[in-house]
Amino acid sequence: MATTKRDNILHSALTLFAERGFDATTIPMIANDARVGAGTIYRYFENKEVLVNTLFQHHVGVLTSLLEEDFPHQSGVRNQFHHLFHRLVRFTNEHEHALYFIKTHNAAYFLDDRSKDYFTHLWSILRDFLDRGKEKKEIRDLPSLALIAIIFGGFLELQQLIRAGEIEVSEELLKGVEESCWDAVRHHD
Amino acid sequence: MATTKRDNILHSALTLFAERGFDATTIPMIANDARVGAGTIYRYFENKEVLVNTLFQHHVGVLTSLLEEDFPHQSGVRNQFHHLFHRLVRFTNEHEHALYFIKTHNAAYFLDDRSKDYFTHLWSILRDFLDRGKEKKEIRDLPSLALIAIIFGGFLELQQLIRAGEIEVSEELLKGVEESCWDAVRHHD
DNA sequence: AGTTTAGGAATGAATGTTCATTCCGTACAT
DNA sequence: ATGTACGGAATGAACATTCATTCCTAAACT
Repeated sequence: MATTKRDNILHSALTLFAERGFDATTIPMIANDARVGAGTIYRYFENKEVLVNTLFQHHVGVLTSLLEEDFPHQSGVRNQFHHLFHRLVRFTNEHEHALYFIKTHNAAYFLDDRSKDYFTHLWSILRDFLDRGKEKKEIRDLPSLALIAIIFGGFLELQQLIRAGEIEVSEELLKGVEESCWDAVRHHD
Repeated sequence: MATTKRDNILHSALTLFAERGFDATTIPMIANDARVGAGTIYRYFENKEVLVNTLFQHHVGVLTSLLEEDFPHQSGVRNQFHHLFHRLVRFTNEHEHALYFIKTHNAAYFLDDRSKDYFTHLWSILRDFLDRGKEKKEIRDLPSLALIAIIFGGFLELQQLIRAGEIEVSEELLKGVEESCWDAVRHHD
């Protein structure tokens, strides 16, 4: 039960930060959404910045593990791409607002060193994958960060549309977006 | 001279909103950056929301004109894509922070109806282009909004990297990003 | 030409509001 | 009863906005 309140706070904070952004989200808003007194938040988190950093590190950590776990090191580049893409989909299904929260807050002024390290590590997974692919001439010769942006751009916008109810999720759609991202990133002759 | 102060305020606001976001930017910050008194801002703009909406509408308007002007209606899809991409590059060269500001604030809670209309119109230019391309089977059959996101994702991240000094601008790089975005969006057999 | 003066522009200290954070009374558990 | 967890009112800081005052400019006057 003790842990339930903490989880409620984290869950509400994630949703609100993703929807309105850190600065536009007030502690009373979070407390209200979590059905908890404002003071209770301070029993679990030293202050608002600690709360947002905790949230950030937690979700970056979860996503990182998910991407690294069972990574097919011995497979081909396309297969590895599929693994990463699929795990991204899974992560989003399990934590509706987390990816959007991470992407929109990764360069924020209030992130501490630990959060930045976590994020750098997450990004390095993708960057290393792309760099290895470039060596093998299977990935386009462009800055890896730009390629990552294309992948995330497409993926996140898809999420937004699904969440807004503007389009239906389907295997076919996911397959299409995966192909689009892959074509953006892969080496063409 | 009278108009200079207004321009200074708009310019400073654009930079700060792009770098820190609307909510994390205070009026005194803008006043300080623009080298005017805080009160002066209220001589030109009724309040902070009017300021941000003015800024938003102005830049969306400029970008819209730029994309529509000389649009090669009679050309092929690839050529039209080139036109749009090139105008995006030009817009960014002329207004360093504007595109990033637009993209990061387009769904914000403080935008008024007029701002939303402006933005909808801008997006519709891109959407219509993609929809026509899909009919001709030259553009991938995916939700247009997702395709737009991929294009903007790649383009904006490129901007960020250039601004951060992490990569050099070059004709070659731009060409590469254009190709990547095009491959993401075009129909493959 | 030099001086005066009216009126708009600009300022930044003052005001009221909103927020993060603290504090204390209450309720529940042991 | 004593201790622990809570809630929400209380507090102080920071903010957006206002306003009394100063500063400029340029036209009118000598």
